[in-house]
Amino acid sequence: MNNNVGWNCRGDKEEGGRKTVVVADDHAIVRQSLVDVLSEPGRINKEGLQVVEQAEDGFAVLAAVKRHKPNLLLLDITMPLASGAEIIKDIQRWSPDTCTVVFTGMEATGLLWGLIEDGAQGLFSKADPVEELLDKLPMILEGTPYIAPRFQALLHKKSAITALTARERQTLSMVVGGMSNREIAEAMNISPKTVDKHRTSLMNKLNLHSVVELIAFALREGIIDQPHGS
Amino acid sequence: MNNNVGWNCRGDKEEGGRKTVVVADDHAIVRQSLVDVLSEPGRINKEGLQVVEQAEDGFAVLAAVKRHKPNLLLLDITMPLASGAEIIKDIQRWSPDTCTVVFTGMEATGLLWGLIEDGAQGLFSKADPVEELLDKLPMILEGTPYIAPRFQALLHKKSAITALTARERQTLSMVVGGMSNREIAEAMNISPKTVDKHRTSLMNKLNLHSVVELIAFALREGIIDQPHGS
DNA sequence: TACAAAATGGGGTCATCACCCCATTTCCGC
DNA sequence: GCGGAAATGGGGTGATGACCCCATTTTGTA
Repeated sequence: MNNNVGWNCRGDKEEGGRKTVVVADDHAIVRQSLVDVLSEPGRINKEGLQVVEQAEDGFAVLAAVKRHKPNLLLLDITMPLASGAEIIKDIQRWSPDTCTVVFTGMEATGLLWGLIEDGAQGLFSKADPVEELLDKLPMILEGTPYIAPRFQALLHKKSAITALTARERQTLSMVVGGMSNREIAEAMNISPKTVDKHRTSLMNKLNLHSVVELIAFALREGIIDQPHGS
Repeated sequence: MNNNVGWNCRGDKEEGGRKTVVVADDHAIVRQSLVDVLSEPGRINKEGLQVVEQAEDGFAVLAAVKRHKPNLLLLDITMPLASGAEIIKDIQRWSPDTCTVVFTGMEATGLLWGLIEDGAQGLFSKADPVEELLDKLPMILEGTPYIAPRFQALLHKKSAITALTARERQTLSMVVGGMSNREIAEAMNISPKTVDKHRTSLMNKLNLHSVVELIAFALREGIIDQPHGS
């Protein structure tokens, strides 16, 4: 967890005095809508933002951010080719001054925690009116992180997954990845019996009793990289 | 499968000569964007469409359609409270003259088939530019069904699930629902051995070898009602 | 340093699953 | 009505999973 409260979304350049932004979402209609409203003068700030590039998958996002080092990256984390929290970590490495704001319809508690720990400065839900995002963006661009109330509520009742130890989490993700105890044991360089122990222990903690229940849980928590929805 | 090619999207009333439409999507930004562009005169037709109501969940959709009996219903099928194909069937019953067009980011082949069989007159992907939808809407409103090329491709390589028999499909959905062979046997009023037979047979047909693989398949195909994404 | 939690791994048991064999019956289409 | 696919269900086997018991070691933290 990095404590970057008060972080400055400096970015690399501000073309013509306007702050730059990369918009990433796998849905064209959402991208278009965001671009329209972000670049409109007087909406976010008096000049409007400069949308330097759009991206519709994870690879394109990384490429765009590397190229432009924008002040702001607005992205949905459920995208093809590279999704989830890893992308944010990559972005922090390649362009640490870019301020990353997540705008998503996903509600898996496990993933949400990851986003914050990896350095997302803003968290907004697509279920909320866009105004929520627009209202808070100026503040975020000044360096104050913000999380939408909807997500704050989800984060408060903290995920049952926090009760798991590191080893148990690794085991969980391999189990839902379809690996047998023996395969997991090889991958972790430990005995199958230890894997069995981790497995029994985590199922006990989560009060689950079969692989199917385990996967249902993993889907809710966002542990599984599932085919995209909505 | 109903052959309603050439169906007329009459609806109930055309307020002020404009065709009426209900817009349903769980994401506010998408709703707003659609409403803006649909009601704009000269875009779909010269008068623009009359957006009579918006809905953000399955119940609201049904209520809105019952109330307005619009010419057109534009909806995303992955919504809270009531999702998927059942909603379309309900709508056909309550307002048979409403023309239902699905606009979604979902790509599960199994569900797509259901949508068409249940009477969707249009199928568009959120990954495509909105223009695709706008261009084809007038035609659909005249009564000619249309499916976006992206989905046509998905539908052509028809789902492996079509190789399954009725009993095997029932078994499949119960297995991924977390039921044991014994429980399934009780539910179906047959012997556990027969369930075992169905199970073995369907896994053979789908070339799967574990419950986890089975669930991964079910997710791809849209058999499982998964937590909403994107 | 001392203590607790985590991680390691061995023993066993029982249920379930994946897959093979086999047979009978039921039902739909030609 | 005949044939074939589907559905039914019984026997069996080996593998795996879900738990129980137990112990040792490692690690982090008070």
